[in-house]
Amino acid sequence: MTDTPATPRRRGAARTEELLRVTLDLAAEVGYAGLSIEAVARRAGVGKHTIYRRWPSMAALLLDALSRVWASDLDYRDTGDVRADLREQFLRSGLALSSPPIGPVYRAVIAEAQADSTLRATLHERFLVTVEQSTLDRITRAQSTGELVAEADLEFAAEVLCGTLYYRSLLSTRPIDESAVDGLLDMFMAAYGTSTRTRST
Amino acid sequence: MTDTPATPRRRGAARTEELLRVTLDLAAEVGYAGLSIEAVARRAGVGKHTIYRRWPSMAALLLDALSRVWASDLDYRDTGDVRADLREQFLRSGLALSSPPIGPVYRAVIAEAQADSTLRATLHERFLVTVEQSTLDRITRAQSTGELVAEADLEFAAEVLCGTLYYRSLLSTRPIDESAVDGLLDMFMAAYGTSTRTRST
DNA sequence: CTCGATCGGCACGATCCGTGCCGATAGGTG
DNA sequence: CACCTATCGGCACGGATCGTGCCGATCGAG
Repeated sequence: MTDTPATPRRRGAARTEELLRVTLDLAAEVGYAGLSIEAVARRAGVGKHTIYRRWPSMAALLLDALSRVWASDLDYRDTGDVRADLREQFLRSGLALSSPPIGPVYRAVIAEAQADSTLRATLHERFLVTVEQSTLDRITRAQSTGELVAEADLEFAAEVLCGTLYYRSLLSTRPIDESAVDGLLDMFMAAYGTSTRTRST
Repeated sequence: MTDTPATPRRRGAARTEELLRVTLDLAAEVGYAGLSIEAVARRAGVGKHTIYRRWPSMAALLLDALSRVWASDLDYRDTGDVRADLREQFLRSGLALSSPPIGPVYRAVIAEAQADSTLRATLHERFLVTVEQSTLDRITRAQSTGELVAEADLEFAAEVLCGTLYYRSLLSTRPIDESAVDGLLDMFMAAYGTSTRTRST
C-alpha cells in the first residue's frame, strides 16, 4: 500500500531481473516448446509463487522478457536516404526476429496470443504499433523532405512495410534476406518515391 | 492391403469425415482455447485412438479441417478490372479469416506452428503459398493485359498483398475492412498500375 | 459363419496449470 | 541489536491434457 503500484517490493526487484534473464536464456536454449512457468521456476531455483506474484501468466512474463531485448533494435537512422535507412533497419529487425532469444520468445507470445484476445491486444499495442509508429515517423520525415510524394497514405504504408516483415519471419518460412527487403522497398518506392520513377509506356 | 494406401479402411472414411466436421463445430463454438484431442473425442463420442489412428497430432487434424473450408474461398474473379477483383477477394478472405470456423482453426494452426517448424513449413506450403500463387496468377494476367507495368516484380507483390492481410487478421487487432483493403490497393496500384498515376511535382 | 481389423471405453504415468500451506530468511523498524 | 513482517524456496494438491496400452464389442470381408 505504501509503495507505488508499479515498483516491485523489497528484495523482489533483483529477483524480477533474474527471472526475466532466465526466461530469455531458456527460450534461447530450448525454444518455445519447453517454455513453461514450471520450467522457468526450476531453472531459476525458485518457487512458482515467486513468478505468479509478478506476472499473472506465462504470456505476461514473455511480454516483459521481450521488452528487455526488443526495444534496443528499434531506431531508424536518418541519413537523408530513406530507402537506405529502411533497408538497414529491416535487415537488422529481420535478423533479430529470426535469432535467439528474440525469435523464440516472439513466437511464444504469438502462439499464446492466438488463444487470448486480451493478450493479442497487448501485443499489438505494445510491440506492433510501436514498430509501425517508428517506421511511420521515419517515412513521414522523408515525405517532408520531398523524398516521398505528398499525397501518400503513409500510415497505411508503414503497416504494409512492417506487416510484410512480420508475415515473412513469423508465418512464412522464407528468410528476411536482402532480396526480400529490396523487393519490398522496390514496391514501396515505386508507389510513393518521387525520384527515378520508372514508367512504362 | 487390397485398397489403395491413401483411402482409409473399412468404415473409417465416414468417421474421418465426421471427426473433421466435429472439429470445425467445436472450433466455431469454443474457439482455440478448449480445442484438444480429448475434447474432439468426447464431443464425437469416440475413443482417442480413433483420432490418433488418423492424425499424428492435433495440428495435423486442424490442417485437414482447415482444408475442408478454406479452399472454397479462394477464387479470384477476372472481370478485367484487377483492382476490383482483388478488392472483392481480399474483403471475402478477410471476412472468412475473422469468422468461425476458419478464424479459430487458423489461429489454432498458427499457434501450434510456432512450436513446430515442420508444421510451420506444412502450413506455409499448403496454405500461404497457395494463396499467394492464386493472387500471383491474377495479377500476372493483369500484367499481360497491360493493367500493370511490365517490369513489376509481381511474385513479391503477391507476397506483400497476402502478407499484409494475414498480418492484419492474425497478428494485428485491426479489422480487414474496406478502408484497409483500399489503402493496400492504393499502394499496390500506385506502385505498379499503368493508368491514372497521380504524380506530384 | 469365421476371423481380423477397427471400434468405444477405461486407465495409466507424465507434464503443466494455478493455488494453498509450510517453515526459513532477509530487510526495514524501533 | 532485536524484532517483525513480507517475501522466499519447497512441497503438495486437484484438475486437465497428453500419448499409450489393454479390454471386450462390433462390424465387414472372405
